[in-house]
Amino acid sequence: MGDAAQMQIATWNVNSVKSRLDLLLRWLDEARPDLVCLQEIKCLDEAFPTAAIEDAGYSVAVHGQKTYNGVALLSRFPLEDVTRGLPGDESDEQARYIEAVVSTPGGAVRVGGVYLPNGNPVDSPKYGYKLGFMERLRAHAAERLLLEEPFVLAGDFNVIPEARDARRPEAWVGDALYLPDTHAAWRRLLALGLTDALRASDDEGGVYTFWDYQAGAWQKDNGIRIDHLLLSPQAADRLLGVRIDRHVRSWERPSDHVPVVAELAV
DNA sequence: ATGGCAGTATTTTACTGA
Repeated sequence: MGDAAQMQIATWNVNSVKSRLDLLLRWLDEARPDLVCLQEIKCLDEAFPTAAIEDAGYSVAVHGQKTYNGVALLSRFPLEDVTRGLPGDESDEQARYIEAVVSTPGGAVRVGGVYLPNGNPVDSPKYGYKLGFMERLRAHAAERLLLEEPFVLAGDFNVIPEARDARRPEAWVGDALYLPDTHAAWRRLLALGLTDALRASDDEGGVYTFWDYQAGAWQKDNGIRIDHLLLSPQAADRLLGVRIDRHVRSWERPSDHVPVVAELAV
């Protein structure tokens, strides 16, 4: 840890870890996060750049998939009890969830890294898959909350929670990220007792984590907030603050998402 | 509003993403 009194937990959809390795290493060196949940690594476990990331000081756990999806955990502390895949559907072959317990000097923190389905187009089976995944995530989070331990569910949720989370909310009406059923599933998740870490400390709009590559979205700040960290009560009690590393979006050949970092007292 | 961008696969475009 950079500071003995706190722990930084981050989530970042890197849009291919192989294409983004230089930026990932640059950001790890700059931000010095203690734990990182990566999404859309887009490679099999054996193709993950484990050695380069271990050289940067991190332990690695990967749940990979070729071409699409894929999630990973990077940690400065030992990763224990790693589980891969979201329970509730044995036929689901998409690599979208990885969980582990991180042992820190201040105690254990359980972390779930999630890449929730996009769900578009909404008249296709993809939207049903998204809603089914959200219900499975709710059921799994409910189980984890019974443990009454610090638990952080972090990742790309592909959910714009409210109008203030989009620069142009009117453009998202009817989209899988913003449909009423999506919002209802999001609220059911939070109603378990999870805290949206960013909203615990910032009520303002204009706080985004994703800007499309197209149509000059970054230059126009036409963004949305879809990358989130949800905290169990025991984790929320330790929340010191959240930041979004927006500047990473202006680096050369960036991901369309930027890192979101929560600081917890440990 | 769309898909103008970007990544991957096997490629000479198709698909996926949000």
